[in-house]
Amino acid sequence: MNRRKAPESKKIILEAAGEVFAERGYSGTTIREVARRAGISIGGIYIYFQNKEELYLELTRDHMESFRKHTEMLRDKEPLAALKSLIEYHLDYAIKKTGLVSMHIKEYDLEFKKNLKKTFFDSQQRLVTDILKNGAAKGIFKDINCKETAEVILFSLRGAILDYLFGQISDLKKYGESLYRLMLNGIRRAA
Amino acid sequence: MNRRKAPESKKIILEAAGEVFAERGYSGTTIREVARRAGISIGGIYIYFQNKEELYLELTRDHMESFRKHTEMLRDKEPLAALKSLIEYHLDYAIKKTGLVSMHIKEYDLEFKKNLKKTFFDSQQRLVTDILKNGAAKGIFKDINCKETAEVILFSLRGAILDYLFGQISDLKKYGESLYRLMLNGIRRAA
Amino acid sequence: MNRRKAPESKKIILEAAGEVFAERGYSGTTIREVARRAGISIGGIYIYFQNKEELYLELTRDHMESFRKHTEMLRDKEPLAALKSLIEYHLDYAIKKTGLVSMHIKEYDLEFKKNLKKTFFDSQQRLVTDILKNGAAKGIFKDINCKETAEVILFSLRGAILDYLFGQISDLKKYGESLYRLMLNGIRRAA
Amino acid sequence: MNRRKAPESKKIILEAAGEVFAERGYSGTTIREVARRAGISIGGIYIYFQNKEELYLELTRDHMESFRKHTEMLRDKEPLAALKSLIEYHLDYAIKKTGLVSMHIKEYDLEFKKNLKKTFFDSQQRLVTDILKNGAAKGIFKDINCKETAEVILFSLRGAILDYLFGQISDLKKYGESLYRLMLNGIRRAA
DNA sequence: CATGAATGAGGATTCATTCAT
DNA sequence: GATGAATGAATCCTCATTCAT
Repeated sequence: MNRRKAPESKKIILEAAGEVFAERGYSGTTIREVARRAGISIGGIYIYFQNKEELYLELTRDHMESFRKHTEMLRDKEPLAALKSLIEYHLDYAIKKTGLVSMHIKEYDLEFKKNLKKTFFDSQQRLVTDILKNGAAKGIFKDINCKETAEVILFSLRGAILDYLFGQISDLKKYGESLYRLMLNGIRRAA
Repeated sequence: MNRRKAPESKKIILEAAGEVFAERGYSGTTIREVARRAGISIGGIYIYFQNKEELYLELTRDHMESFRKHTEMLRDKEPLAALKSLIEYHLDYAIKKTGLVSMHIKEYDLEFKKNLKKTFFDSQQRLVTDILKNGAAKGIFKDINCKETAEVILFSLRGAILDYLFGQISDLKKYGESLYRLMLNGIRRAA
Repeated sequence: MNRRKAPESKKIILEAAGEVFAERGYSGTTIREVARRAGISIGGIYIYFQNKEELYLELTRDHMESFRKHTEMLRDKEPLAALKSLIEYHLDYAIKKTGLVSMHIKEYDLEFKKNLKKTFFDSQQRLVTDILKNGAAKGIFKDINCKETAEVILFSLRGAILDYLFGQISDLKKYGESLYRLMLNGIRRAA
Repeated sequence: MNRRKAPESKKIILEAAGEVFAERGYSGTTIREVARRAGISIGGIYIYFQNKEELYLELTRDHMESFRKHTEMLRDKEPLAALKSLIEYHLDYAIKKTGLVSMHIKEYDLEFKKNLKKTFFDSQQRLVTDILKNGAAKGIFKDINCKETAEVILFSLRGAILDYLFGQISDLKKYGESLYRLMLNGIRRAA
């Protein structure tokens, strides 16, 4: 019986779960493996988490909250810089936490995390919209539909990340720059 | 004992598997269910396919080949039209074959289909690059890095589809148009 | 793979389950043990029965139905003989199928078998009531409340069986006779 | 660390255990729930009771002893009144302590309580026999086999209780009276 | 070719019991 | 005395795969 303080164990389990879910996806993850990697017994997991679903949910909640906090700080920065930082933050995150991001994409349709996901997506959507509105107000951007454009930017970002996971993009950051440039300037030659 | 011609049985199984994999994903799919839906016995599946993996692989191969054939026809069309058609074809496909596409995204990292995937992605990449080069040669597009831009376009497309699956986008085709416009024109106001 | 015809396997499992449930009660019974005793694999059980509950239910259904059929034949016999036979049948059954009867008593409150149980009890109740009514009509019994008396007879029977199971009664059949006599002297009209 | 006097803690645990065992039966009862309801820690239970079995045993011992004490007082009363009171006490107890009685019936064959049970049953058996002998001596009862009749009375009682638990009897006390009447008319000497 | 009964390893979860604090 | 985190064996159930017919 390896004595530990409860909060510590919970953190350790969450970390181990993060690794395993990342590597194997939700249904591919076994509690046994999470336990093994956390250096705890199988039953020990169930002291802290009602079941596998709850474990996954808590992990997801933590990550989204942390991500949200970091990006939220960009809201009041200079629009072009904010946009660039946002793109970079998204891509950096995907690079540093590849497995985790992979997990969220693979398990996108887990019924039980629908709410969590919606809240997160909405907050990101609002943030980009506000950055664009800010830029439009300052005359930096064209007279665009900010909400619509925010969506295009976000799904392009997620597409880049997806392709990174798919192994099609080797240098994600370089492609972040391409994306940023393309967004800003378009490809059509001015008439 | 329901005698059938071998090729016919194989096709029937493949179709059933397509449905089930689409609805349930790879690991959620049971051979029993595929057999049931194909109106064949469990053992019958194993006459035509070594195992579940092989079944999945053959199905995937078929789909990608069919997709490739359809898009390949755009190569020699007028660049702007070709680009628009390509975007539309991708998005239409995601709408019509949501389950299948979802499955490919969710199971993107199944080790055993890595090769297949690479071949497919590369072919799409080459196609868009060629369309862009064609457009650049004809002076329709700016002086862009075609390969890089092709990648951005493709990952934006896949991002849109991902978001559609995520349930964030209700009208995928409308967003296809937003994307097309944004790609063409960018958001920065001309100096 | 020990080939067998399906109906045979089902019967074998049912018999094994009868033994194990009898010895261990519902929750004390493990599918593993039933499988072991039936000489089949664990998974094999689940080919024939959706789950443990269903297995128990089917077993119970079979027994009650068989019991009901046997006792039902007494309905039209001479009342005194019918009553005696009924008591004997109940007690004989408890002696021959001790474990099974024990199981039904121990697990009397399994929610999922409530309906089955009610149907069975009602049928027995009706049968005894009819025998008594028959006897009353023929002037063999006092002017008793047949329904009420039928109930007392049945719960006395079940009490005897309970005590037999409890190990308090060694010779159940002798006590059946005591019971019969006691009942009779209570209900038989004085000459 | 909530300090308590040992005997007090023991009593509290026993009471909590009584509730839980009554509600859930032996194997349905978890130490965790007993601890929760006693307002003590899981480990705390094990200070006072070696294990679950011991806890159950001690609880049972207490109940039987208390029951025995109450019924023992009837021994020297007037036989008819004593018999009536005994029937009532049994049935009242079943009504008031339904869960506990249910548990004893369901778990009748727990090996480890065999002795306890035998002692209790024997004492009840002796009591009723003595009441009957007393009545026979006083000429109130027919010339019956007291021991045998005592057994019939007790198992009829337990049968009534069983059926009450089975949900077949709604008004247990009314059936107690039916039983009493039936018994009486069987054993009472004609005036 | 075709069948589907049979296999058994493996998954999530529970819970009596222990023991470091 | 008292705590409750930790243990791990045991439970029910699933499902890809095999193979006798």
